[in-house]
Order: sequence, then C-alpha cells, then structure tokens
Amino acid sequence: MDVFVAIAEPNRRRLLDLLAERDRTAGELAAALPSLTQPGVSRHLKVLREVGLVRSTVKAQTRIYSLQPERLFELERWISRYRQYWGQHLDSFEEHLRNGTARQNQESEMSGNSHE
Amino acid sequence: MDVFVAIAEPNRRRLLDLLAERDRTAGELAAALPSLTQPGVSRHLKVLREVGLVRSTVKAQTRIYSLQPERLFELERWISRYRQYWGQHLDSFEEHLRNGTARQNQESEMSGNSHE
DNA sequence: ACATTATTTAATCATTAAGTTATATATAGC
DNA sequence: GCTATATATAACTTAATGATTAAATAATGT
Repeated sequence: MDVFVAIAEPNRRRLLDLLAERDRTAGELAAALPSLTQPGVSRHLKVLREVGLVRSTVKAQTRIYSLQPERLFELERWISRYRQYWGQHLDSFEEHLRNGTARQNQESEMSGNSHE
Repeated sequence: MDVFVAIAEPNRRRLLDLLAERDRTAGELAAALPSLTQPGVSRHLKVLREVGLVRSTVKAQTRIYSLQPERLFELERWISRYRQYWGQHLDSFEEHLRNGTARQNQESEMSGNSHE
C-alpha cells in the first residue's frame, strides 16, 4: 500500500491528525475512534506502520505511537503542482469551494452545435 | 467517492497531471495510459467527473476534458497541517526521504527494559 | 440512411479492503 | 505462576474497486 491509499481512509487521517498533536498509546487512539472496535483501529495502525507514516515503541504493556511525517512529503510533492491554481487568490478560492461544494456531479455535456 | 479516494489511484493522478498541462480529448488521455484499455480510462474519467475534479465538453464526436482543480483544495487544506514538519529545512527533508524510502516496515518494537 | 470514429455504459470477474468476533501475545503486579 | 490489562493477529464476511470484453450511443461524412 502506498501513502495515497493509506490516507484515503478517513479514520486513518484522523489517527494521523491525533498523532500530529502528540504521541498517544494505541488505547487512547482506539478510544478516540468510537465508531470502530479496538481491533479495527489496530489494523489501521498496522497499515500506517507498514506505510511508514507512524512508528510505535513499547512502553510497559502499552504501545506508544508517534507520527512519522516524512512520507507525507510525497503527497506534498504531488499537490504542489496544483498549487498554482489557488496560490494567489486563496480567500476567494476557499469561498468558491464553499459555494460549489453542493453540486458535485455536473455532467456538463452542453452538447455541440450540430442540431440547433 | 471523495477526493482522497479519487486521487489514491495512480492512473487517476496521472490523468489529472496530464490535464494540468492542457485540455485533452478522452482519446488522447486513453492513448497516454497504454497500460489500460480505452474503456478503463473512460471509467476513471467518470470517477474524476463525478468527484468534480475534471469537466468535459462535447466537441464533435470527441469529448474534451479539462481540469477542475477546486476540490483539490481539500487535500491542500488537510496536508497544510503537516507542512510544519518540513517547511523550514526542505532540502534535507527531501534527501532524508530519498534515503529512507527503502526501509518501509520498520516495526521498531525495541521492547521495554524488563528482561535485560 | 449507412459506415466510421469517438466515447460511454453494461455485465462480469478477480482482487482488495474493512469491519466483526474470537483468540493470541506480552507485560505487570500480586 | 496466575490474573488482569493492553494490544495485536486470525478467521471470516461483506462491500468496494478495478480490469476486461461486448454492446450502446452519438456525431460525421458520404
């Protein structure tokens, strides 16, 4: 699995966000995601470990997880190409986003000029 | 499907990259991804359309695709939180990435200090 | 109207992902 | 050594993804 797939899962993004604040034990992380069972969280943590986005160290019976942000840079590098599109007028862009967020599937297809 | 899942697929990232250069017809895009069949590319384009990352307009029998970068801003907003981690020393960070890219699964688990 | 070109949609199949419960592992404290 | 606690792994099920081939749709040129 690669970084892009790893962060596609919202629970895993949430886990990373929590670890960006501070290190936490697996138990704390599991408790922070009440929509999942403990083994479920553990499996997401395993994915994050395997992809190199987090690291864990054993402390007594607990495992302390910490963020390993290096590989997020791949994402940064990819998105940087598109930064030109907002870059300048960030504010109006964010507003545009907020307005346009409703109409998803526009299927514009405004048809050519053949029969009119 | 959301933006994060949409860009998790490498062919779809490639399609966006191609459209970042310039508008292209569906045929040109299909030809640019020789590892996929034409219907396969068409389906990826459909995903990108539905998620709002591209738009298509009919021109004669061809469909011209163009990038619709707005929704990529969601990704930008998420990653921006992590930008603090490289931000300053970008160069050394990229090098670190290059070096560390081999050892993926570190499973550090350096075990506690109980039996030593 | 017919053949051709460009593209999408449908049907199908294999693979992968994610969730669940039950179980295993490992450490701590008595 | 036994029990409790913390966490991971296994086994299993279900759902989603992506690829393929075949067929449908739409516009063009004759």
